[in-house]
Amino acid sequence: MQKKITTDRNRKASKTEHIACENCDLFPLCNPIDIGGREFSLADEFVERRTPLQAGDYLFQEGAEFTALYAVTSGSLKLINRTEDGELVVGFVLAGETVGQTGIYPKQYPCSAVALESSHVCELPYANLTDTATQVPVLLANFQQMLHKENFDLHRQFAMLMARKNAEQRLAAFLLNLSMRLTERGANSSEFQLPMSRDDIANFLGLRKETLSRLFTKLHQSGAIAVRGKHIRLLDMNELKNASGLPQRNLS
Amino acid sequence: MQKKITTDRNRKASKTEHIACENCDLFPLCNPIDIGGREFSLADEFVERRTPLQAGDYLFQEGAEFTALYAVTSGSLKLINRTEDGELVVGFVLAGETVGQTGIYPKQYPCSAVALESSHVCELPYANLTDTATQVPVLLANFQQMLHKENFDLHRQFAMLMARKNAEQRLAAFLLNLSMRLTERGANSSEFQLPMSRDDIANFLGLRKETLSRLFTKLHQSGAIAVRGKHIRLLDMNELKNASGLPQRNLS
DNA sequence: CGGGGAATTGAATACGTTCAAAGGCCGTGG
DNA sequence: CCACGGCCTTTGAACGTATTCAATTCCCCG
Repeated sequence: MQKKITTDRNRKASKTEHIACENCDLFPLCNPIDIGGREFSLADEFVERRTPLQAGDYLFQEGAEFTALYAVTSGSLKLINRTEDGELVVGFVLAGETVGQTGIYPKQYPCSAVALESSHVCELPYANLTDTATQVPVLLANFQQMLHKENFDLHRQFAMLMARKNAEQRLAAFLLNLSMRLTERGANSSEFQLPMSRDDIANFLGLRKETLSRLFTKLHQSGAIAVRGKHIRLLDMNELKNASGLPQRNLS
Repeated sequence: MQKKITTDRNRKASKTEHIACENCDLFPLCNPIDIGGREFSLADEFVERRTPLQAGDYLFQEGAEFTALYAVTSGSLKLINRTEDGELVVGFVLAGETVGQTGIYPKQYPCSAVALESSHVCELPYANLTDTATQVPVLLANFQQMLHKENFDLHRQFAMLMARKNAEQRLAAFLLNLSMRLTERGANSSEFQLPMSRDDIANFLGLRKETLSRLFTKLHQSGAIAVRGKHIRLLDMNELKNASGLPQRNLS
């Protein structure tokens, strides 16, 4: 992982594989808007572009004052809560997704965001957004839409993971969730690299890493997936969906 | 349960114990607002007041078009997803809380809402809300605030329940979550009636009803709580918090 | 090629589930 | 008013699954 970072740094910024702006969840907020014949771009004026992060870097800390939303343009993050005994992984953020919105309400971030690998984010200061949104209705609408979708996704994930009883269902549901999210951004959703460690996945799913490891092996042997370290191929989607025990409708 | 309903119906509406409007999550949206010296009340114009529901009645169905938000003024609901093998309980709504917001994004309700007992709700048609909100900034702000809080609470509940590994921690966390929500509305939070069946709780927590029953007994014997059917008293909060295994900060 | 952390595998244990049966509560009917 | 019946809840015992702790292997990086 260290190597990757070094490589990345030595490269020109343009070499980093960023997600296309059109595939970014923040796009509706920072793409140019036509206002009375004039092109207006929040991005040009307010969005800090492509801040680099190294693996392990904190984007924001749990409890810190909420100041900005971020869009991940490359790499990925995990969301964690500190606890007495280590940490609790409460989510992952992939390239193209936004992070930080959940800090809006109590005006502080409810969890920390940590880079899982060399990553880049765009920063959208919240004050700028609200200022501008009150004057530009379409921007406000887009912002609200974004939050509503976020809430919807969270609800779905909650339903997906919370009540799934056995470990295999959880892992299958997790893989399908990842796959779905990759599809949404036009990435290859049947073959990808897991950016997070087995420990992080286990922590997130409420399992032990040993159990998780056995399950990867099991799904591999059943032919549903091919696993080689962090490299995953989803071979038999039907088998996987079956293993997840999820209703069809949640799997589109 | 049937008796309860009958009783309720035979009573005058005024006899039903509604939650005070000031303690309702919808209050910021329907309470009178001062606009240019004129008092304006969304409630008077748009809010349908106190629709009665009987136990088992559906407030809205999963997949139905999203049309309105609701505030529960008395009683309680459960939120469910239909699955191949029965149902999946994804949440509960208590008096004073709102329900339906999660339907905003895909414009349909992601789950069904079913009354657990004789209940009443206020209905706020969404079209009215958005129309008015664009003209009344303070209303818009209040609405957004409400949604943000909702999202925040969901996140917290996710962290509370999802990653708790053992069954006892889940139940303890669940009881503390209920207690916290009752406190928020000024209700007695150390002694209350569970509106839902053991089955519903077990379903929600991803456990079997038998396991749940054993846990109630265990917590009872440890002196943390007193259980008599659906009547619960929280006797030793420290013990409970301990049993939940949650970080202190989530328990305020 | 060798070191070290992450991942996997193995065996014993603990925990939650399952299936079966008994108990308790409440509404109905005698 | 009490007895009956149904349903929800509790209890019991055997079983299956996930955890624990330990040992080994794999793989990345020097």
